[in-house]
Amino acid sequence: MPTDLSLDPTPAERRRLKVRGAIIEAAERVFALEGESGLSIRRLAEEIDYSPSAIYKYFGSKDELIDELKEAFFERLLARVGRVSCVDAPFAVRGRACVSTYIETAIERPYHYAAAFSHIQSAETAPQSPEDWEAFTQSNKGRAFGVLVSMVEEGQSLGVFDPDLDPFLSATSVWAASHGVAQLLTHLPHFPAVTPTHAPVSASEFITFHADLVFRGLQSPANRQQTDFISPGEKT
Amino acid sequence: MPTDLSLDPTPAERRRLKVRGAIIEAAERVFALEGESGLSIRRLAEEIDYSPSAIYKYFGSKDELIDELKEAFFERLLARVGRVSCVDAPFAVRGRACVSTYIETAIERPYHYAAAFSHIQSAETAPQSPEDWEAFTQSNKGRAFGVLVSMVEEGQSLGVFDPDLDPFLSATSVWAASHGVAQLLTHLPHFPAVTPTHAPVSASEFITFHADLVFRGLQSPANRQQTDFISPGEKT
Amino acid sequence: MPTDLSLDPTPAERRRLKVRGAIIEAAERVFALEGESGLSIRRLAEEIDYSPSAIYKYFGSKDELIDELKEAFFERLLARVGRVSCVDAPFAVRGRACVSTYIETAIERPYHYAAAFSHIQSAETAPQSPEDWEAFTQSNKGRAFGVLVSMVEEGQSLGVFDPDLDPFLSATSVWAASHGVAQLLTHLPHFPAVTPTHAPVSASEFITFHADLVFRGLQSPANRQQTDFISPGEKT
Amino acid sequence: MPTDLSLDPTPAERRRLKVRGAIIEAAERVFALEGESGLSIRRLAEEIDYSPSAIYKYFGSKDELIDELKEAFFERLLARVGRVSCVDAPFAVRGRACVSTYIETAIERPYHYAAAFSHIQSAETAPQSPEDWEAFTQSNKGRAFGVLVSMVEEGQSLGVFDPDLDPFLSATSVWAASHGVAQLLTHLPHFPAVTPTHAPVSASEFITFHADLVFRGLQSPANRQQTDFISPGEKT
DNA sequence: TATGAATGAGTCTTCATTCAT
DNA sequence: GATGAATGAAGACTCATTCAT
Repeated sequence: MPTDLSLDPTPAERRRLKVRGAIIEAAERVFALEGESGLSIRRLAEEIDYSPSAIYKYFGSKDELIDELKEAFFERLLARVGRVSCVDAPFAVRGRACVSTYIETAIERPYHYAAAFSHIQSAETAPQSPEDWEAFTQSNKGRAFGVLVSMVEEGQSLGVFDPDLDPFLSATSVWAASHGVAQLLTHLPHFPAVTPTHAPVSASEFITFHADLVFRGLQSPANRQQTDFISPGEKT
Repeated sequence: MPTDLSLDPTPAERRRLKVRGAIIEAAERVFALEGESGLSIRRLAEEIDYSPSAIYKYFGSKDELIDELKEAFFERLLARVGRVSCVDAPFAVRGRACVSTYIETAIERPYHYAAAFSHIQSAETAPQSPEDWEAFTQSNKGRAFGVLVSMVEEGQSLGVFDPDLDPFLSATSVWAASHGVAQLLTHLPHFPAVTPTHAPVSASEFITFHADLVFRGLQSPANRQQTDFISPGEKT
Repeated sequence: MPTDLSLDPTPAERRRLKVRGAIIEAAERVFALEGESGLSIRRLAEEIDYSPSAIYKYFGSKDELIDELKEAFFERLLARVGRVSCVDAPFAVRGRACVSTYIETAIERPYHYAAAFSHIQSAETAPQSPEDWEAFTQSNKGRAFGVLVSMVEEGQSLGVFDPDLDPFLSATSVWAASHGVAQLLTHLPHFPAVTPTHAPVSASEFITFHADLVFRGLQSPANRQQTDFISPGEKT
Repeated sequence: MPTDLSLDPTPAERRRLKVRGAIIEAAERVFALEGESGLSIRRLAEEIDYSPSAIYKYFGSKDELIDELKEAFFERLLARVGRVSCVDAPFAVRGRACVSTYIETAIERPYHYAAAFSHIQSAETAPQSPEDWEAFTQSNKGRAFGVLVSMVEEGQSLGVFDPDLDPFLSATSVWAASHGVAQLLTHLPHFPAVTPTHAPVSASEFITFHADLVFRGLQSPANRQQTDFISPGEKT
C-alpha cells in the first residue's frame, strides 16, 4: 500500500502509521492475555481505548488485520533468518542459529506467530498446488522457507550434511519441527523446567538443545564423529 | 456424576456411556467436514440427530466435551504408541515407529488432535509447575510422553542412541516436532507434494522421512555410520 | 413448507404457527408506527416482547420474513379479488369492485402491502424477462394480475369495454394506478379530506370514485352514454 | 442560513449554491447506480470527491438533504408540467401531455422521484389537515398538483370533460395513478415488454397508452364518441 | 474552508446455555 | 430422557454525525 516514495511522510501519515502499529501491537497483547478466541474487534478496541469502528478506519476488515499480522510475522522472520544465515561464522554456528531463530522469532511475538500459523492453511501464500508454488517462493513466508532449503544445500556442499538427504523434505521437516517447538514454548513456557527430578531448563536452552538435535539429524555419518555437540549441562 | 465404583455398570449407565461415545465420534466427523469453526453445539446435535439440549445431559458444557475429546485422543495415542513400543521387532524399527505413530494418530483424527493440541496449555493435565508433575505422569498424555522417554532411554542402553543426550529433553523435542509435522500435514496435506520441481511425496512417506531424521539425530556418532537410512527415492 | 397433510396439526405446531402469525402481525404494527426503516429485527422483537434471536427460530432471516409478508399479501389479494370477481352481480358492479378491492386490500395491511410493493422489483415472482413469465403467471401475484386481465376481456366480450383496448396493457395500467392510489391513501389517509374548500371525502368514497373513473376509461364509446356513473355527491 | 434577502447573492453564496446543486445531482447519480440503500453520506461524498463531513457544511442532516432532493423534483415537475400545460396545442394534446409529463419526469430522475414519493408522508409540504392546505398550495408540489386541477377544470369548461366530475378528486386520482405507473416503470422498466405472447411495448408507448386511458375516463359521454383514441398498434 | 479522526448507536446474525414441558 | 422455546451476550460491520485542526 505505501506506494508513496517520498522520503518523509506527512505528519498525518506518520500518525496514521503509528496508530496502525499500535493496533497491531495491541493485538499481540490481547492474544497473549486471552488467547486466540479473545481477539475480537471489540476486545481489541477496548485494549487501545478506541471504539470498534475506529479500527475499521485502519483495516478494512478483521481478516485484513490478521493478514497484516501474518505478513508482519513472516517479514520479521525473513529478516532475522536472513541476517543470521549470512553472518560471518562457521557453518555449524550459522546452521544451528537458523533453526533456533525460527523458534525464537515465533515465541517473541506469540500472536503474530499464531495468526501466521493458524492461517497457514487458508492463506493465499500457502501453496496448495504446484500452480501456487511460484507465488509462494516470492512471498516472505516462502523466502524464509527458502533460506532453510539453502542452508541444507550449503551444508551438503560443505560435506557437513548427508548428501543423500532431500533438501526440500529436510527443510520441511525442520520447519515443521520448529513450529512444534514454538507452539510448545508459547503455550507451556515452563514445560522443560517442570520435572521435579530434572534440573530446570530455560526456553533458550531448550531451543539450543533442539537445534542441535536437528542439526545432528542432518549431518552426514562421517561428519557426526567430530561434531561439536554440547550437552545442556555444559552451558549453564 | 458416575460415582458408582461397582465393576459392572448398570444398563442405564452403559447406555449413557455409549451415547457419550457417539457424541464424541460425531464431533470428530463434524470437524473433519467443516473445520474448527464448524464445531458448534447446534451443528454437532444435527450430526447425531439429537437436540442441542440433549448434549447437555451428557456433558456439562462445551468445554467439558472438548476436554473429553482431548482425553480420547491421548487415550488412543497411548494405546497405539504403547502397542508399537512393545512389538517384537528390532529397536531401529520400534523406535522410528514410535515417532511416526504420534504423527499418524494425530492426522487420523484431526479434530481430537486439534482439540488436544489447542488445549494443551489450559488443560489440567498439562504440567505448569513441578507440583503438577505427578498428575501429569499419570494422565494418558503423560504416559504417552513417558513412552517416548523410555524409548530414548532404551536406545541409549542399547548403545544406539547417544548416551550424552538428556532423555527428557530429547523426548520433549521429539514430541514437539511430531506436533509440528502433524499440524503441517493436517492443514496442508499436500504440502510435500506441491513443488513443481520435486517428485510428489505422500504424507506417509514424509512421516517416514521425518521419523528417520529424528532417529538419526538421536543416534550416537559411532552408530550413525552403519545406519540403515533410506532415502525417499528408494521407497516408492 | 406445510407439506404435512394431516388434518389436525399437533398442539406444538399450532403454537408455532400462532407465533409466526404474531410476528407477522407485529411487523404490520411496527411498520404502521414507524415506517419502513423502523422494521429492524430488534424493533420487531421489542414489539412482541421477544428476544431478537427468538425470531430466528421462526424465520431464517429478515429477507425470509419479508418474503413471507409479501406472499401473505398477494395470497390475500388473490383470495379477495378472486372472490369479488365471481360474485353474482352485474358486470358493472363486479368490474368496479375488482379495482377497488385491489386498493382496499392494500390499505388494510399497509406494511404487507409496502413490503410487497417495495420488493416488487427484486422478488423472484416479478417477471424481468419473458422467461420469467411462466413462473409469474403461477404465483399469487401473477394470478391476481390475471384476474384483472380477465376482467377486461370479459368486459370487452360483453360489449361494455372498448374492444380496441389491449387487455394486457389495460390491466397493467389499472394495476399500477391502484398501487398509486393505495400508496396515497396509506401515506396520506386524509388527503382527500383536507381541502378547506371541499367537502371531506372518506378513503372508501375516494376509492369508489377512482374505480369509477378507471371503469369509464375502459368503456366503449357507445356504452359510455348510458353509463350509470354516480357522482360522489349522490352516494353519501 | 441564507437570511440575506439582497437580490444578488455574494460570490461566496453563489459558490455555496453551486456546490449544493452538485451534491444534489450526485445523489441522483448514486441512486441511479446503486439503488436506494446505496445512498449513504459516505457513498455520496465519494461520488463528488468531497469528504463526508463537507456535506454537513451544506446540509444540516441527511434528512434535510433528502428534503432538498424532493423539492428539486417538484420544482422540476412544476416547471415541466407548467410548460406543457401552456403550450399552443389542442386541449386533447395538452391534457394528455400533462398526465404523461408527470410520469416522464418521475422516471427520468428516479431518485429525486423516489425521495419525493417515499417522503410524501412525512414532508412538511404534504397537507395532513386543512390547516396545512395553504402551505401546500404554495409549495412546488402543491402548485404542480394545481396544474392538474386546472387542467380538469379547463377540460370541463371546454365541454371535453364530464362536468359532473369533481375536479379535485379527479386530479387526485390522476396524480396517484401517475405515481403508480412511475413506480412500475422505475422498478420494472421492462414489465410491459415481458409477456411472451405480446408484442413488446416501450416505456413511452405505455405512458401514452395510460394517459389516453386516463383522458378517456375524464371525458364527458357525449364527447367520447368522436374521441381521437389511438390504439398502440397505430403509433409505432 | 475542508478534512481526517473518532464515535455510539445501530445493523443482521450466531452461539452456548437454561428451563418448562 | 429428550425437546422446543427462549434468551443474553457476543460476533463483524455500517452509518450518520461531531469536532479539532
